[in-house]
Amino acid sequence: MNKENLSAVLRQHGICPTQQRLAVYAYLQSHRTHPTVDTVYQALVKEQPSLSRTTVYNTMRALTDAGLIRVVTIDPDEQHFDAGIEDHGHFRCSRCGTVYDFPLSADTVRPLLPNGFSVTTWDIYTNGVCPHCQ
Amino acid sequence: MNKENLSAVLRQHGICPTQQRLAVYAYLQSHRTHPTVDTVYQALVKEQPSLSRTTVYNTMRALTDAGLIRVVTIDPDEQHFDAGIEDHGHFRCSRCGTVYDFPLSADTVRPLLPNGFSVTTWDIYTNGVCPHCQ
DNA sequence: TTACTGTTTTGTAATGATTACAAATTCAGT
DNA sequence: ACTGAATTTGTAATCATTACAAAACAGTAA
Repeated sequence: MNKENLSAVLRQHGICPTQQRLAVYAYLQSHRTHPTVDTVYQALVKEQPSLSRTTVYNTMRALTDAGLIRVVTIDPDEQHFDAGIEDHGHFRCSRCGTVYDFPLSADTVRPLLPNGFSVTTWDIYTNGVCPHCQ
Repeated sequence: MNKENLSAVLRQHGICPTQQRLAVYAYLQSHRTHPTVDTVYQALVKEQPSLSRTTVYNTMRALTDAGLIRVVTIDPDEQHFDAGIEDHGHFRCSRCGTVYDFPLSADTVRPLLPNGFSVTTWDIYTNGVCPHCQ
Protein backbone atom coordinates (compact mmCIF):
# COMPACT_ATOMS: atom_id res chain seq x y z
CA MET A 1 0.00 0.00 0.00
CA ASN A 2 1.41 3.40 -0.95
CA LYS A 3 1.46 6.59 1.07
CA GLU A 4 -1.72 7.97 -0.48
CA ASN A 5 -3.69 4.88 0.39
CA LEU A 6 -2.32 4.78 3.92
CA SER A 7 -3.26 8.42 4.28
CA ALA A 8 -6.78 7.72 3.15
CA VAL A 9 -7.13 4.82 5.58
CA LEU A 10 -6.01 6.95 8.51
CA ARG A 11 -8.37 9.73 7.50
CA GLN A 12 -11.26 7.30 7.18
CA HIS A 13 -10.65 6.32 10.78
CA GLY A 14 -10.57 9.88 12.04
CA ILE A 15 -6.81 10.06 12.39
CA CYS A 16 -5.05 13.05 10.90
CA PRO A 17 -2.34 11.54 8.67
CA THR A 18 0.73 13.37 9.85
CA GLN A 19 4.24 12.56 8.70
CA GLN A 20 5.02 10.65 11.89
CA ARG A 21 1.82 8.64 12.00
CA LEU A 22 2.18 7.69 8.36
CA ALA A 23 5.74 6.57 8.99
CA VAL A 24 4.72 4.38 11.93
CA TYR A 25 1.77 2.88 10.13
CA ALA A 26 3.78 2.27 6.96
CA TYR A 27 6.49 0.60 9.00
CA LEU A 28 4.01 -1.75 10.61
CA GLN A 29 2.43 -2.51 7.26
CA SER A 30 5.74 -3.43 5.67
CA HIS A 31 7.31 -5.20 8.67
CA ARG A 32 5.04 -8.00 9.76
CA THR A 33 7.47 -9.03 12.46
CA HIS A 34 5.46 -7.82 15.48
CA PRO A 35 7.89 -5.04 16.37
CA THR A 36 7.96 -3.30 19.71
CA VAL A 37 7.71 0.45 20.19
CA ASP A 38 11.44 0.64 20.56
CA THR A 39 12.12 -1.33 17.39
CA VAL A 40 9.89 1.01 15.40
CA TYR A 41 11.41 4.06 17.05
CA GLN A 42 14.99 2.95 16.37
CA ALA A 43 14.17 2.28 12.72
CA LEU A 44 12.34 5.53 12.06
CA VAL A 45 14.55 7.90 14.02
CA LYS A 46 17.26 7.38 11.42
CA GLU A 47 15.11 9.16 8.85
CA GLN A 48 13.43 11.57 11.27
CA PRO A 49 16.04 12.47 13.87
CA SER A 50 13.53 14.62 15.73
CA LEU A 51 11.13 11.72 16.24
CA SER A 52 10.14 11.13 19.83
CA ARG A 53 9.41 7.84 21.48
CA THR A 54 6.29 9.43 22.95
CA THR A 55 4.97 10.05 19.44
CA VAL A 56 5.39 6.37 18.63
CA TYR A 57 3.52 5.43 21.80
CA ASN A 58 0.76 7.93 21.03
CA THR A 59 0.46 6.69 17.48
CA MET A 60 0.24 3.07 18.59
CA ARG A 61 -2.56 4.04 20.94
CA ALA A 62 -4.42 5.91 18.20
CA LEU A 63 -4.05 3.10 15.66
CA THR A 64 -5.10 0.51 18.21
CA ASP A 65 -8.17 2.48 19.26
CA ALA A 66 -9.11 2.82 15.60
CA GLY A 67 -8.78 -0.93 15.12
CA LEU A 68 -6.09 -0.53 12.47
CA ILE A 69 -3.49 -2.53 14.38
CA ARG A 70 -3.52 -4.94 17.31
CA VAL A 71 -1.50 -5.19 20.44
CA VAL A 72 0.15 -8.56 20.97
CA THR A 73 0.70 -9.18 24.68
CA ILE A 74 2.39 -12.54 24.29
CA ASP A 75 5.65 -11.19 25.70
CA PRO A 76 5.55 -10.39 29.42
CA ASP A 77 8.24 -7.72 29.04
CA GLU A 78 7.09 -5.60 26.12
CA GLN A 79 4.09 -4.94 23.95
CA HIS A 80 4.34 -5.99 20.33
CA PHE A 81 2.28 -4.49 17.53
CA ASP A 82 0.77 -6.10 14.49
CA ALA A 83 -0.71 -4.47 11.42
CA GLY A 84 -2.24 -7.78 10.44
CA ILE A 85 -5.81 -7.54 11.64
CA GLU A 86 -7.14 -10.51 9.70
CA ASP A 87 -7.82 -13.58 11.87
CA HIS A 88 -4.70 -15.39 12.99
CA GLY A 89 -2.94 -16.78 16.04
CA HIS A 90 0.48 -16.08 17.49
CA PHE A 91 3.33 -18.37 18.46
CA ARG A 92 6.32 -17.23 20.50
CA CYS A 93 9.56 -19.16 20.55
CA SER A 94 10.88 -19.38 24.08
CA ARG A 95 14.43 -19.69 22.77
CA CYS A 96 14.78 -16.83 20.32
CA GLY A 97 11.75 -14.75 21.28
CA THR A 98 10.49 -14.48 17.71
CA VAL A 99 6.73 -14.09 17.38
CA TYR A 100 5.18 -15.96 14.45
CA ASP A 101 1.72 -15.79 12.92
CA PHE A 102 -0.29 -18.86 12.16
CA PRO A 103 -3.58 -19.07 10.27
CA LEU A 104 -6.80 -19.42 12.19
CA SER A 105 -10.28 -18.75 10.95
CA ALA A 106 -12.81 -16.91 13.06
CA ASP A 107 -15.34 -19.62 12.25
CA THR A 108 -13.31 -22.28 14.03
CA VAL A 109 -12.64 -20.06 17.02
CA ARG A 110 -16.11 -18.66 17.58
CA PRO A 111 -17.65 -21.90 18.91
CA LEU A 112 -15.02 -21.95 21.65
CA LEU A 113 -15.81 -18.51 23.00
CA PRO A 114 -17.75 -18.12 26.25
CA ASN A 115 -21.51 -17.58 26.36
CA GLY A 116 -23.00 -14.63 28.18
CA PHE A 117 -20.01 -12.42 27.56
CA SER A 118 -19.90 -9.94 24.71
CA VAL A 119 -16.53 -10.77 23.24
CA THR A 120 -15.01 -7.91 21.25
CA THR A 121 -11.52 -9.34 20.69
CA TRP A 122 -9.90 -12.73 21.05
CA ASP A 123 -6.30 -13.84 20.87
CA ILE A 124 -4.68 -17.24 20.79
CA TYR A 125 -1.15 -17.23 22.08
CA THR A 126 1.03 -20.31 21.95
CA ASN A 127 4.52 -20.85 23.30
CA GLY A 128 7.15 -23.42 22.52
CA VAL A 129 10.19 -23.86 20.33
CA CYS A 130 10.16 -22.81 16.69
CA PRO A 131 11.47 -25.08 13.91
CA HIS A 132 14.48 -22.85 13.51
CA CYS A 133 15.57 -23.32 17.13
CA GLN A 134 14.99 -27.05 17.41
CA MET B 1 -6.49 -29.05 49.83
CA ASN B 2 -4.92 -28.81 53.28
CA LYS B 3 -1.43 -27.69 54.23
CA GLU B 4 0.01 -31.22 54.28
CA ASN B 5 -1.16 -31.96 50.78
CA LEU B 6 0.11 -28.65 49.49
CA SER B 7 3.44 -29.40 51.13
CA ALA B 8 3.62 -32.75 49.44
CA VAL B 9 2.82 -31.25 46.06
CA LEU B 10 5.57 -28.69 46.39
CA ARG B 11 8.05 -31.31 47.50
CA GLN B 12 7.11 -33.57 44.58
CA HIS B 13 8.02 -30.71 42.27
CA GLY B 14 11.37 -30.09 43.90
CA ILE B 15 10.28 -26.99 45.79
CA CYS B 16 11.13 -26.83 49.47
CA PRO B 17 7.81 -26.08 51.16
CA THR B 18 8.64 -23.11 53.31
CA GLN B 19 6.10 -21.14 55.28
CA GLN B 20 6.05 -18.34 52.71
CA ARG B 21 5.78 -20.58 49.67
CA LEU B 22 2.99 -22.56 51.26
CA ALA B 23 1.14 -19.38 52.07
CA VAL B 24 1.41 -18.11 48.50
CA TYR B 25 0.41 -21.42 46.97
CA ALA B 26 -2.49 -21.87 49.42
CA TYR B 27 -3.68 -18.38 48.63
CA LEU B 28 -3.69 -19.06 44.90
CA GLN B 29 -5.47 -22.38 45.45
CA SER B 30 -8.25 -20.78 47.47
CA HIS B 31 -8.59 -17.54 45.50
CA ARG B 32 -9.28 -18.36 41.89
CA THR B 33 -9.55 -14.69 41.03
CA HIS B 34 -6.29 -14.38 39.08
CA PRO B 35 -4.60 -12.17 41.65
CA THR B 36 -1.52 -10.08 40.95
CA VAL B 37 1.69 -10.23 42.96
CA ASP B 38 0.63 -7.18 44.86
CA THR B 39 -2.80 -8.54 45.71
CA VAL B 40 -1.25 -11.69 47.13
CA TYR B 41 1.36 -9.70 48.99
CA GLN B 42 -1.18 -7.33 50.54
CA ALA B 43 -3.30 -10.23 51.70
CA LEU B 44 -0.50 -12.29 53.19
CA VAL B 45 1.51 -9.52 54.79
CA LYS B 46 -1.30 -9.08 57.33
CA GLU B 47 -0.49 -12.49 58.77
CA GLN B 48 3.26 -12.40 58.09
CA PRO B 49 4.34 -8.80 58.62
CA SER B 50 7.90 -9.69 57.64
CA LEU B 51 6.87 -10.98 54.21
CA SER B 52 8.69 -9.38 51.33
CA ARG B 53 7.34 -8.65 47.89
CA THR B 54 10.49 -10.19 46.47
CA THR B 55 9.61 -13.48 48.11
CA VAL B 56 6.23 -13.42 46.42
CA TYR B 57 7.89 -12.74 43.08
CA ASN B 58 10.42 -15.53 43.66
CA THR B 59 7.69 -17.95 44.65
CA MET B 60 5.61 -17.14 41.59
CA ARG B 61 8.64 -17.85 39.43
CA ALA B 62 9.31 -21.16 41.16
CA LEU B 63 5.69 -22.30 40.97
CA THR B 64 5.45 -21.29 37.34
CA ASP B 65 8.65 -23.11 36.40
CA ALA B 66 7.33 -26.19 38.15
CA GLY B 67 4.09 -25.99 36.19
CA LEU B 68 2.00 -25.65 39.33
CA ILE B 69 0.52 -22.31 38.36
CA ARG B 70 0.22 -20.28 35.15
CA VAL B 71 0.93 -16.71 34.33
CA VAL B 72 -1.97 -14.88 32.74
CA THR B 73 -0.69 -12.03 30.57
CA ILE B 74 -4.10 -10.76 29.52
CA ASP B 75 -3.54 -7.46 31.35
CA PRO B 76 -0.92 -5.21 29.74
CA ASP B 77 -0.08 -3.59 33.07
CA GLU B 78 0.44 -6.48 35.46
CA GLN B 79 0.90 -10.22 35.50
CA HIS B 80 -1.91 -12.27 36.95
CA PHE B 81 -1.48 -15.75 38.39
CA ASP B 82 -3.75 -18.74 38.24
CA ALA B 83 -3.58 -21.96 40.24
CA GLY B 84 -6.06 -23.51 37.83
CA ILE B 85 -3.93 -25.49 35.44
CA GLU B 86 -6.73 -27.54 33.93
CA ASP B 87 -7.67 -26.45 30.41
CA HIS B 88 -9.62 -23.21 30.26
CA GLY B 89 -9.71 -19.84 28.59
CA HIS B 90 -9.68 -16.33 30.04
CA PHE B 91 -11.96 -13.37 29.53
CA ARG B 92 -11.13 -9.86 30.69
CA CYS B 93 -13.78 -7.20 31.14
CA SER B 94 -12.58 -3.92 29.71
CA ARG B 95 -14.85 -2.00 32.11
CA CYS B 96 -14.06 -3.51 35.51
CA GLY B 97 -10.85 -5.35 34.70
CA THR B 98 -12.04 -8.63 36.20
CA VAL B 99 -10.53 -11.75 34.66
CA TYR B 100 -12.93 -14.68 34.29
CA ASP B 101 -12.34 -18.32 33.44
CA PHE B 102 -14.34 -20.12 30.83
CA PRO B 103 -14.29 -23.83 30.01
CA LEU B 104 -12.35 -25.04 27.04
CA SER B 105 -11.20 -28.54 26.32
CA ALA B 106 -7.75 -29.27 24.99
CA ASP B 107 -9.33 -31.52 22.36
CA THR B 108 -11.17 -28.64 20.75
CA VAL B 109 -8.14 -26.38 20.84
CA ARG B 110 -5.49 -28.80 19.60
CA PRO B 111 -6.71 -28.90 15.97
CA LEU B 112 -6.29 -25.13 15.78
CA LEU B 113 -2.66 -25.11 16.81
CA PRO B 114 0.07 -24.54 14.22
CA ASN B 115 1.93 -27.39 12.52
CA GLY B 116 5.69 -27.57 12.60
CA PHE B 117 5.97 -25.85 15.95
CA SER B 118 6.33 -27.77 19.18
CA VAL B 119 3.68 -26.05 21.26
CA THR B 120 4.25 -26.37 25.00
CA THR B 121 1.58 -23.96 26.23
CA TRP B 122 -1.41 -22.24 24.71
CA ASP B 123 -3.68 -19.51 26.00
CA ILE B 124 -6.91 -18.09 24.72
CA TYR B 125 -7.54 -14.55 25.86
CA THR B 126 -10.78 -12.76 25.13
CA ASN B 127 -11.77 -9.19 25.85
CA GLY B 128 -15.12 -7.50 26.05
CA VAL B 129 -17.74 -6.52 28.58
CA CYS B 130 -18.84 -8.95 31.27
CA PRO B 131 -22.53 -9.58 32.09
CA HIS B 132 -22.13 -7.67 35.33
CA CYS B 133 -20.99 -4.50 33.57
CA GLN B 134 -23.50 -4.52 30.72
C1' DT C 1 1.19 39.09 6.23
C1' DT C 2 -0.42 38.74 10.96
C1' DA C 3 -2.88 37.14 14.72
C1' DC C 4 -5.47 33.45 16.58
C1' DT C 5 -6.87 28.59 17.66
C1' DG C 6 -6.63 23.90 17.99
C1' DT C 7 -3.77 19.89 17.15
C1' DT C 8 0.50 17.42 17.19
C1' DT C 9 5.10 16.65 18.50
C1' DT C 10 8.84 16.70 21.50
C1' DG C 11 11.67 16.10 25.69
C1' DT C 12 11.84 15.49 30.31
C1' DA C 13 10.19 13.92 34.50
C1' DA C 14 7.28 10.68 37.04
C1' DT C 15 5.20 6.15 37.71
C1' DG C 16 5.15 1.56 38.75
C1' DA C 17 6.06 -3.37 37.96
C1' DT C 18 9.82 -6.26 38.05
C1' DT C 19 14.66 -7.68 38.87
C1' DA C 20 19.41 -7.55 40.97
C1' DC C 21 21.87 -7.98 44.80
C1' DA C 22 23.83 -8.42 49.26
C1' DA C 23 23.05 -8.79 54.09
C1' DA C 24 20.31 -11.21 57.47
C1' DT C 25 17.85 -15.29 58.71
C1' DT C 26 16.57 -20.04 58.79
C1' DC C 27 17.52 -24.84 58.89
C1' DA C 28 19.50 -29.49 58.33
C1' DG C 29 23.20 -32.30 59.54
C1' DT C 30 27.35 -32.94 62.10
C1' DA D 1 26.47 -24.89 69.34
C1' DC D 2 28.88 -24.82 64.43
C1' DT D 3 29.10 -24.90 59.50
C1' DG D 4 27.32 -24.39 55.05
C1' DA D 5 23.54 -24.18 51.91
C1' DA D 6 19.11 -22.44 50.92
C1' DT D 7 15.77 -18.87 51.73
C1' DT D 8 14.03 -14.47 52.92
C1' DT D 9 14.25 -9.67 53.31
C1' DG D 10 14.93 -4.79 52.10
C1' DT D 11 16.86 -1.63 49.28
C1' DA D 12 18.47 -0.02 45.04
C1' DA D 13 18.50 -0.40 40.05
C1' DT D 14 16.17 -1.24 35.63
C1' DC D 15 13.15 -0.33 32.17
C1' DA D 16 8.67 0.04 29.69
C1' DT D 17 5.14 3.17 29.79
C1' DT D 18 2.61 7.49 30.95
C1' DA D 19 1.99 12.41 32.36
C1' DC D 20 2.75 16.81 31.33
C1' DA D 21 3.96 21.21 29.60
C1' DA D 22 6.46 23.82 26.30
C1' DA D 23 7.52 24.18 21.41
C1' DA D 24 6.30 23.44 16.65
C1' DC D 25 2.78 23.12 13.24
C1' DA D 26 -1.47 23.74 10.36
C1' DG D 27 -5.42 26.04 9.08
C1' DT D 28 -8.48 30.10 9.12
C1' DA D 29 -10.09 34.84 9.39
C1' DA D 30 -9.07 39.57 9.24
